[in-house]
Amino acid sequence: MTSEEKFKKVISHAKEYGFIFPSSEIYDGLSAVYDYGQNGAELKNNIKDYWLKAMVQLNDNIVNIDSAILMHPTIWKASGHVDAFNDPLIDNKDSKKRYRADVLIEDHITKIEGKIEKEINKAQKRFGKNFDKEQFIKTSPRVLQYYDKIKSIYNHFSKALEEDDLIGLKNIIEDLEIVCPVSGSKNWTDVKQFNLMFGTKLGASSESAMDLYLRPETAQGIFVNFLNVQKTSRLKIPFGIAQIGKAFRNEIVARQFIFRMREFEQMEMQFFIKPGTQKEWYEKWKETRLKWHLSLGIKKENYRFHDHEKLAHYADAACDIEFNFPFGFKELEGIHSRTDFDLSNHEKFSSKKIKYFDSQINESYTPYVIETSIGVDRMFLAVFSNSLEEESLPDNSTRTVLKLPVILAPIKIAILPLLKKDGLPELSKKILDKLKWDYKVVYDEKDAIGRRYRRQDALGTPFCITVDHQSVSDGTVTIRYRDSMVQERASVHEVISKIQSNLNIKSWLKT
RNA sequence: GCGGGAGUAGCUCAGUUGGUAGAGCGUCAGCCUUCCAAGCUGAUGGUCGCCGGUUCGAACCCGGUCUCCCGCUCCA
Repeated sequence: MTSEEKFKKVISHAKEYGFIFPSSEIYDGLSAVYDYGQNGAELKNNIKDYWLKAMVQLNDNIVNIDSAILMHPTIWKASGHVDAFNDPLIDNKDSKKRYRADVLIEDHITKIEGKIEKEINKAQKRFGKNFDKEQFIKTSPRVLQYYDKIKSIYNHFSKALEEDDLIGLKNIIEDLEIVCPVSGSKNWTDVKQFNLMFGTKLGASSESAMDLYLRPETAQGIFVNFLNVQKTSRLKIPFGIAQIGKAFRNEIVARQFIFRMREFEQMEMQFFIKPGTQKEWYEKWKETRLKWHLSLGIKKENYRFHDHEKLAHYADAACDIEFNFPFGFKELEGIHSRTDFDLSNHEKFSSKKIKYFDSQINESYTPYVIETSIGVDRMFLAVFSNSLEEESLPDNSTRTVLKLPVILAPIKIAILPLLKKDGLPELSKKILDKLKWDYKVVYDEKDAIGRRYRRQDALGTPFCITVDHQSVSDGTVTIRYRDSMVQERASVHEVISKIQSNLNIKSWLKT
């Protein structure tokens, strides 16, 4: 099976078995938006729960919050999103390549600067030791001409940027006769403004409504609550604040099923530390997060670290944990050393003092931050696609089985009476009632037992409990394991403790 | 946004030169069956993605549009 076929299989299995549906499907769907179905919602919740337990419940210095999606608009100025998520883009009609208009102009300026450099080098060679660079720059007519040119471009450029003058930007590109680096042509489209943030309004009256954004990331909800949490929790640095929540980005192109969606969910943890200790904490969290992934039993070779070469404006180190999706290695989780960028910017924009008093050194400072940020939907896709198998059996038949990590499976146990008579359904339902508060359990009496096993395999149910005539007489049942298809007979009590030991997550902490 | 491919039942797909929409699986109701799907009977289910045009007549031809997949592009 090619990886493309495999990916299609993943998508159709997700739909057929109630994991993921296209949003608004009866109205032709909505591009890059998906709904989680009855089994998908369970699996997704289990992923979030597993993350929360590992990050918050197991660490006494990490707390969980849930901040609002709607936030004060100035937050996005302080965070840098208003600038960074707003790009004027232009297409070359011949090469079909898309560029940031401002980058094209900046590159052009760099080119002119290169020419100045050349002139200087040439002159240096000509004059040798007697060369006075300062004097040359001030007097060379050619160099002066170049500088005038740059100055004039900058004047127009910054004015156009400030006024959001898209036509002005295009005029600059045309006046400078900038060509496409690929096609070499000057055949440009108009400059279009792309804003990656979703706009919305606060207030029912259209006149007085305030323009807001749906948050493009959850992190800022943590930063703006830093003081609230720190003061009310009495936590001391180092400590972390975690959050799970929806974020929204108007992606220019959203693709690859639930990998890149316009509405998506993040699980983030911002870890506040003393400045200067960021290197060690960065390494620590890289290691801890990888351990979390591996604890689910997914093969190590499906993961790799990818260090960022080009760092975002806030970071002094950053990497991704990439996963081997059906369409190749792609980012699953980001670990960023964010310095004090966010907190100090919020201090500046809000005019509130955001500092931490460290009683050990009797000093107050702006904490540094290590961020771990993972996409819930990407994690879902990683686990789901990795678990889906077409297994060949010894009798030459195949079975479709979703080998989800037991702890994440949407349905943990299926209770199956071997026959629909002789009191077997009644006994099965008694066992069901006993288990259903603690586990997600289903009951199925329709069709031959083998077929019911396969049905549960396709849903990823790790355990089937089968009730037969012997169960009625001596109280023992059969437990059947999804992955091995092995069956064991034991008392109900023993079966439950076997299942419980499979659900024990503490094992990952020991390694 | 550009280029390529696709869209018919829940899923996989057939549907002849244009003539009232089919199969298998699934689902549901039964029957049969004591442990790994594909025994039996019956039923449910589709304005052929959507809109328009051509035609006596369109799943099929033409135009537009939406959605999905792949590549490019973009990406805190």
